[in-house]
Amino acid sequence: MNTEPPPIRVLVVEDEPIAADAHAVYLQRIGGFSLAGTAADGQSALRALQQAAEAGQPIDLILLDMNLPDLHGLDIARCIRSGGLAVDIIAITAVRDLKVVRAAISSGVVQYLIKPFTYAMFAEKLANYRDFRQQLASPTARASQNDVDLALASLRAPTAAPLPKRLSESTLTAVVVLLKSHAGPISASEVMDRLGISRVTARRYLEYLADQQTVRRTARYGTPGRPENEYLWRG
Amino acid sequence: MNTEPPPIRVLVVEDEPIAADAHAVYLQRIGGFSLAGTAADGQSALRALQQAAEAGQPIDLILLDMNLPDLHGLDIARCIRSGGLAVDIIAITAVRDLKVVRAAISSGVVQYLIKPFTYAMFAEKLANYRDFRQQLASPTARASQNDVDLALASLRAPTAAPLPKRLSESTLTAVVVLLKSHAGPISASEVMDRLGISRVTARRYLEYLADQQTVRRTARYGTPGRPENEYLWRG
DNA sequence: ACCCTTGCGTTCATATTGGTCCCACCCAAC
DNA sequence: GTTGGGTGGGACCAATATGAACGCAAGGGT
Repeated sequence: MNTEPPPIRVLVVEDEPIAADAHAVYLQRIGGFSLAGTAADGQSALRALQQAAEAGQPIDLILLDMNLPDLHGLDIARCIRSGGLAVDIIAITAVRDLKVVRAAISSGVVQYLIKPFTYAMFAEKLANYRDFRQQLASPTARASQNDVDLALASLRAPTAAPLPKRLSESTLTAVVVLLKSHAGPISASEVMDRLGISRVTARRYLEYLADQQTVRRTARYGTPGRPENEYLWRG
Repeated sequence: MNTEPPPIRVLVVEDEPIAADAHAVYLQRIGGFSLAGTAADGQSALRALQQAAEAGQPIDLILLDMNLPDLHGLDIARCIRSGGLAVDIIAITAVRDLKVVRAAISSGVVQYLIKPFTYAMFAEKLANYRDFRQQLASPTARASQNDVDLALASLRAPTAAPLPKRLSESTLTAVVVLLKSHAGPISASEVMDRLGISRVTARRYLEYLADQQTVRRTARYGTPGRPENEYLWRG
């Protein structure tokens, strides 16, 4: 029906190897991204950007730490901008200074993630960015005001609670396991049958996962009655 | 409770005097902003920025047109970034090219307003920016993740009006995607076949889009039978 | 000119699911 | 033992696509 968009090429810029690895691992767990490289300081980050652009495989996104041995993250952002590279930046840093936050946003940082963070927080920010990008990647090269607003809205969507009420960890994992093991899309009724839980409960968890962008929600047509939602795990 | 925040100093960059005046007038009608100057081309805009910064009254926000006689708006944004000035940019332009939109957001444009626009739209974007700024101007110099998220969320445009009855978001999206990807005009029957939905449903959504002026409706004659409506996506 | 054919527009009842409210049950804390 | 929070599930109403039936506007033959 529709073609899968190409993965978003990500450069991780982080001087602590442990943290850099963690970011890379987290990244792999989210669909739609591919790790294009890692840099431990500002100079090598800029070099990697340049090389990737010259190789015809430009970086799309940088996960940028602010505290680096040679350059400050804001300086790196400035260098990137003056180079005119079309790369987006998500700041991932322990710096909580409001001035830095403001300056980062002025410099075109699209998300600002404060360390330490949970995987859920990380995944949410990245998923927001992925949706934002997909909305602006439409084949029609022109945008309406509504298109732009919707794209920005998905980029800046507010935070979701750690785990909303009415949801339990065990049931959630059961649903996730079922979704992962199931090849095609699956409906709430089918989850009900497979797991022996009620339709209401199945729907509650599936909707949560859909809101979290970890499953894709589509509608099944062709039969009378209200269309049935189907949920598909995103690899 | 707390003192009134100082007004946000705005520089209007627009080559057409009429439009520049309009922006200035609109700006006066919104609280919390003060017009710091007007520039008709890129060079004078950069000069004005520099002078304001040296005079100790830096510009906070630029309303930036993309099409200027000497420099492109994106170039101006790039110059500003490489200068390291902490100034935010709202793009106000007739350019609807998605590449430009993406590049603008990468360059740190916080809002993108497509001309022509209504005063309500203009006021909404500016008010959003004002709220965003106020949230990051808190006397506490440190931010939590929640603070940052809330501030970014206020930059986000509120969700569009709810859909009329009998229409669902997902189905509408499917129809829109199909229309966008289809070059020529398309009939209700063809939408039925392509999406696997019924003719009645396809027509309901196409009629809605036609009423919203987002698709153009024409009639096809020449074949036996009642003339068939065709719908064409408007770029 | 008239009528028949043809295929879409329109309306309505129906089927089936989504969404919400509220209660039963479980478990932990006191 | 009692109380309180929280999860799961039944019941109900709302929502939405479908299918059939009818109406309508054009083409084409007599």
